[in-house]
Amino acid sequence: MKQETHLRANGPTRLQRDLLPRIIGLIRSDGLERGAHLREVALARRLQVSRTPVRAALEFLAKRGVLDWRPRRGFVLSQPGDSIAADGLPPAPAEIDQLCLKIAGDRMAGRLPIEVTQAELLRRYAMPRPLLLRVLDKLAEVALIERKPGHGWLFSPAIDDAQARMESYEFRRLIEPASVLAPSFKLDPLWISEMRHRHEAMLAAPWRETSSIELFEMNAAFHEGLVAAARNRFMLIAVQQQTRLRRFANYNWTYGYERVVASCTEHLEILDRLAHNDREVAAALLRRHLDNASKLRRPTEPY
Amino acid sequence: MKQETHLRANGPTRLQRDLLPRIIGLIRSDGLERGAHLREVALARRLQVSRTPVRAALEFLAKRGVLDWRPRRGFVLSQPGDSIAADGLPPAPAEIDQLCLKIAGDRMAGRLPIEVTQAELLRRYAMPRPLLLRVLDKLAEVALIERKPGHGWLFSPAIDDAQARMESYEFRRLIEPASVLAPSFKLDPLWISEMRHRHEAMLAAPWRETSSIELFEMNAAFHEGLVAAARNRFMLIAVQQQTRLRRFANYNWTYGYERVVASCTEHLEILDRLAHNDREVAAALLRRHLDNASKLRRPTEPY
DNA sequence: TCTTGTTTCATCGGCAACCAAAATACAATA
DNA sequence: TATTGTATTTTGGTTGCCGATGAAACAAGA
Repeated sequence: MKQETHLRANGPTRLQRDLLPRIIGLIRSDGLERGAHLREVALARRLQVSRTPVRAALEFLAKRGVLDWRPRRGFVLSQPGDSIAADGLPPAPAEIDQLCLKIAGDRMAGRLPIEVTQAELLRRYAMPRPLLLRVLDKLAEVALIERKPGHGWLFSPAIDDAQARMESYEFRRLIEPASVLAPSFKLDPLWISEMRHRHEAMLAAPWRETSSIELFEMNAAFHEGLVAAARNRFMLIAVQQQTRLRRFANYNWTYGYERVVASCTEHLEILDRLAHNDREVAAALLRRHLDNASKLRRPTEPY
Repeated sequence: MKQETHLRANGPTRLQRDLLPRIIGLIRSDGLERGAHLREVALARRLQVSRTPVRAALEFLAKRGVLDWRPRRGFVLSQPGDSIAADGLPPAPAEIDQLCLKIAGDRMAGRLPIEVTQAELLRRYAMPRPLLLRVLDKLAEVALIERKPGHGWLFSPAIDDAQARMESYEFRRLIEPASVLAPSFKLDPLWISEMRHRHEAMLAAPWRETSSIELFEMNAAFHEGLVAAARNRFMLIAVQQQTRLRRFANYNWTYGYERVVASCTEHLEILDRLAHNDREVAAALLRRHLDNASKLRRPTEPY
């Protein structure tokens, strides 16, 4: 078959997987209806990629029945944008982060010694060396591990330590409220309403196994979004690093459901204030929210 | 000759070069006298390395005449520690940073397009691919460049932009004074006095060509030292990143000598306050110092 | 002319192998 | 016994190559 020259039988590649949710996001935010024509070049430009991976992703969606395809006519929505089920798609949390997560987790659980070499890790986790190096560099960025001068890598003694947790909150407590108060702070009303929807949906839905990850990502998006609105790239970078660190350190929520409710409620309160541009109060609430979170102790895990 | 099995004729390797100043630093801070015996194992342990590179570094120093070597007796200081001339040694500003510096510089000068591929860079700068990748990742860490989703890398539009400068100062203005005021802040008196010496020496010496780099590194050490004293690893990481960013963006001082004097004076004032543990005033001075610096505009360069 | 289909070219990442040198174990000597 | 000298093992940076795939040019059809 000539028409799938560029799509391998084994399925979508990494880039193509990453593209899928973004394409669906565009379809949704554009409010496209059934029958709308998806132009390849336009998508490619908006996604900062060439047509090739876009085509592949579209073909994948066509196979899933989300799109219809007719020769010489391209891809067309087979259903309204907001009815597309998201769960069929691989959530794709950035693969490389997955590995960081796994290694950090193994270290915390004591399955890895405090000092390791690349070779050991390569033997333990079957992965290409360049990938491992990028993983290690990424862990080093958030100070979870450190290159020894000669050979070998040294995990920070205190990954799981309460100390690191405290420092992290101290840091965020400094940056996040300051962002909200920055003169350059400007929040997109659309972002506010979308964020509110997500929180309300989280509160409404029953607690499932996967909710933990969803919750984490929603929280991360909330905090990063606030800082992004201050339009200071360095603050944003710093907070993103914190997010990554926390992602590696605790992906699962162990504080009980009532804390979920409390956290969401606090977020919603902050959003309300920001919707009315009451930034002083919002910043104060944010500060208290972080304080509340920092006071929690993991009840179950014996770290 | 069997005795130099481990030292290649082409000279010290990267690790060995990095070891040289650290060894000399240890000799100095231990206040060793002429004739003192340098034990290999002890050095290796203190430097977190094996004996091999230590030996090589010591042999190098012996060739330079700093040490004497006798068979079966090891290395011995041929002169008192504080009389060792530091300038014969390669200063070694972390090679990888050198490359970042060069690439960032070429971009700023317009010698590189806004969008590049790995292959182009490999052709332009002769370097191994893994090294280039680490350089690019490092530049990405400070938001000077960004990986496109598919192929290619995109320089941030505003490397040299006044905007980035402003954001950087805003960020540091937030973090650095907060560090000084942190409850955990604790400064080593030795650090204070050494830092004061360096500043006084800088003021006393005439302005040479190389003073620019010296000045930059001294400033960096000053600001990083203050933040390090707050004992919050994330604040420290953030400030170190800022330092690296500034190192890449402007290694040369273009504000005139009177600003050098002013800056050093301000630093000394802050050090005085800190010596008396007057942290509130020190923090205020630090804030003003950063404000002063942020208001400067590069007079000469036409970016 | 604009969009899709097809082909070509360049790029990138994985893989295997190589080699300098770092780590380590062992021998020799003060 | 402590320290240096020597040999061995292991590591990690480097190189070259190959295949998958993204980018880009071209062709064809609405």
